[in-house]
Amino acid sequence: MAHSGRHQDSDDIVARKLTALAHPIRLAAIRQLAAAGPAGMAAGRLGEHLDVAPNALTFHLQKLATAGLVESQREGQFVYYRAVFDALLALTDHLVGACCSETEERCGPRCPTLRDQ
Amino acid sequence: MAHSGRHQDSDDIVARKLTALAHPIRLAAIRQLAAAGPAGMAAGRLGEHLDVAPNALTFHLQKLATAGLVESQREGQFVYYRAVFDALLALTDHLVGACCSETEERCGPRCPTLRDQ
DNA sequence: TAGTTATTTCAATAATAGATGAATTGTTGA
DNA sequence: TCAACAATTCATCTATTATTGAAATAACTA
Repeated sequence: MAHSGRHQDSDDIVARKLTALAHPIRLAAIRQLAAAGPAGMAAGRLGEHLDVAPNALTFHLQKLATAGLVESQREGQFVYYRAVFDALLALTDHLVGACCSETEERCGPRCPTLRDQ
Repeated sequence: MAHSGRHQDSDDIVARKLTALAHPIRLAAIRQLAAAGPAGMAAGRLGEHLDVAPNALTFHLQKLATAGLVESQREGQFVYYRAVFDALLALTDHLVGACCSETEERCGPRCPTLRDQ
């Protein structure tokens, strides 16, 4: 009995991604990067928009990068960061999945189960 | 310049909710409660499913409750917890909103902007 | 009321995350 | 090569979060 209702592996990974998002600065950063689209945005410019010191920004962007939510690429003097949309969408789908049981749909058009099958 | 791209207030609140979710046990708990539906589930039974000690479970459930993601109600000897679906959905909508800029829709049917307007 | 189950509280400790300032590395252009 | 800019690394300190075991509160049942 009590064969743990935990998706041990998947919950750990998802928790890590949520931890990465769960900070006001990082939330603002990902929003800004999302708005910037696939081209991304240089770290410095991002820092200006968010009013965050360069070293602090690096700290937070690394958390997002480790979680796979952003990618970076050096271009000359600048380092461009961009949002990884697939990862973001997968994450939201996972959360929405928690709203629906096997028998009940509660999240309407958001629902990945409805969409995929 | 640099009029901070941060939604100071809203990002703080969302970050708090994400922090509440960002733990393997709490993630498993909310999923289980979501599956249990509006009726909710007694703390003890939840603890068995998740294989978590009672005091630890209380600790984590309180975090979720403080964030408004679960509610509880004593019924005799038992305390029933249930997911607050509205809060969960609002949270996912907020995250999905980060996927879309003012000009680009990237999240398809998930998108709250598409849905609401 | 005594015993049992359910849940929470408390206290101590360990682990992690965040903020800050100084120093460092990489790149460009004079 | 030197000065300026972009970004990262490092070291330190503080604060928060998580884990644990023991004790306390609440409700039910015999």
